[in-house]
Amino acid sequence: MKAAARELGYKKNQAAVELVKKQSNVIAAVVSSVKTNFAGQIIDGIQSEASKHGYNLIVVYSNSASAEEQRKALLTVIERPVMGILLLSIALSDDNLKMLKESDIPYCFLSMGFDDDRPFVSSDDMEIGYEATKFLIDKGHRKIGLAAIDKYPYTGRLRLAGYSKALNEANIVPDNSWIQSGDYSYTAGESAMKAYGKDTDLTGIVAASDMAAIGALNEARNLGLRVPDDLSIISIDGTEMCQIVQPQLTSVSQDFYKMGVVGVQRIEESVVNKTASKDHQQLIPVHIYERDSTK
Amino acid sequence: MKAAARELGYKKNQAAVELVKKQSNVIAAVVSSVKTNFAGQIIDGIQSEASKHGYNLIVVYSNSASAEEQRKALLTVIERPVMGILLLSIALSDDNLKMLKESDIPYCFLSMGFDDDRPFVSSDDMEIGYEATKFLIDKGHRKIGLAAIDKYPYTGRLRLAGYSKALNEANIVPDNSWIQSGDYSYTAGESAMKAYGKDTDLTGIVAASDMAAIGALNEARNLGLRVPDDLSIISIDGTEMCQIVQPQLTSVSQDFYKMGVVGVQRIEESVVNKTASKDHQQLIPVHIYERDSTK
DNA sequence: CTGAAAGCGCTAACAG
DNA sequence: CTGTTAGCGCTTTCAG
Repeated sequence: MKAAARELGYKKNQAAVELVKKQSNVIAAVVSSVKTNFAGQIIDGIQSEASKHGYNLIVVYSNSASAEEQRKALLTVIERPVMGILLLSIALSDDNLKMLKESDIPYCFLSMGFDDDRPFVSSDDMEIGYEATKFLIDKGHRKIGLAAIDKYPYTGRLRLAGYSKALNEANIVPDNSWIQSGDYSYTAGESAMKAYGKDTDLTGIVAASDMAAIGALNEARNLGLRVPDDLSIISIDGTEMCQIVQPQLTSVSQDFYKMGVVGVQRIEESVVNKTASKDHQQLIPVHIYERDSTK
Repeated sequence: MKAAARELGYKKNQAAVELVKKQSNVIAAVVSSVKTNFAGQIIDGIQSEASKHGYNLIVVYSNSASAEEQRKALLTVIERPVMGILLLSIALSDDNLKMLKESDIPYCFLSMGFDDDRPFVSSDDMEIGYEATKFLIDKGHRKIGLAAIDKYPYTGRLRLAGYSKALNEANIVPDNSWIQSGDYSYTAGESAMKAYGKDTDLTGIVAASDMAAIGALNEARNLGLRVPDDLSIISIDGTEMCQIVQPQLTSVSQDFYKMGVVGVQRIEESVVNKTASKDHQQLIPVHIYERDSTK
């Protein structure tokens, strides 16, 4: 009979199954719709690990900026029985975070760290700032800018701290003008480079993201500055963008794929342990790839 | 009491609601996990139109290549009561298409056209091939290559036909070597350019996608060819990639955002009309943006 | 081992 | 207008 039913194109109604079983095998990912070109790599990692365990993945997009959009996206997944929620580079408003916590669904933030005790998997942003800056220092640079970084949220603050630490260790005192804050975007990279100007003292720049690095690179070219001969640029993220641009960008690369994998493992742990899995904050190592934008 | 419940963090169980209502307000998008950098634009369009109508969007990723992966992704959405399914640049296997049809859930393919009668929204690929080629001809080019295009599936075949038509109208007889087939990727663009070689007769190239165009552009540079002075390149797609690369790429731009919007409207029609909405195949106009890679 | 019955959380229909 | 009841499609339990 089952076989016959299957022949006739019978499909299980998972809504009914989940209703009675009170559990589901789907993991939900909430992604900020901001143009993050690394989200795909994280999703690949999630997908791969999820499928290894027989889980299904659904993703919903949410505009990071609007709390109302966030709320709708969150409700879409909370109001149906998902086994866990992964949040990709999204900073929840207080209300929405509260709602998430109260849902009793295991969750984990990905690619973003936080001050409080919520679970997350991300790179060590302090290390990123430090390694990028130190790389340039080791190449002999002394005047090094930090471009397009958001100074206040957790991520940017840590990267700035790492940058300052590396400079400090080398007895370099940064000028205020060396740090050009921004929102990690192409335009922010462009603006930072414009602010430094054609006659800048800087010989090296740490860019907050690949897109910011490309913005800075293109603007440098407009200004008549040659990369890497006049100016070295090191990028943070290490997506494919680094390799399609000329010159190819040296980068501090984050392992986004692994973040996805580990995120799924976190969810699984929370499910089997029935615990909220607090204070699970895991840092994924980064790696520097030297390409052609530094010397 | 409702208010009190809400205070206490009560959340509706949508699984139960949908079970009894036998309808849902979620639209599902199935996306090929192949690195299509325009999927984001389509999803933005879907999201915006869906939210206008109070629908929620969930997306599932599926590797276009594997029928089994496709099947899992499709089942994830078919087995729960979604109101409609949008398929983004994904070519379903026969079995999976059959399963989709039998599910009786309204569906529509996006950014890909087909020979048969299934509903889709895409650009007119014949027009794309024709306009791109004609643009170069009007600039005075006579020897024009077609790079990284997949010759057999519907999309590539139509673009090739458009290319041939434009050439034919100008009484140009293409040499076989002008057409370098590929899979729309960066590497395919690179390989095509390598095949043309440093001493090519070609003065213009139509690239199958933005990534292919960038591959060709970078390889041309390696070969010592200057773009656009020695070689003009026109790209197909028109994503942001065209503007971050140097020189910026002239492109035949597709309106991906609109495809998403129209796709949601198709689903809505099917739902209110209770009809399968067959033979609804809609073409979205394209537009040429002249930038710096052609002359 | 097979078959009937209970019930998951909700809405719709109906009765009071 | 509020309160009760049936039942959506399944799994699980319990009886036969």
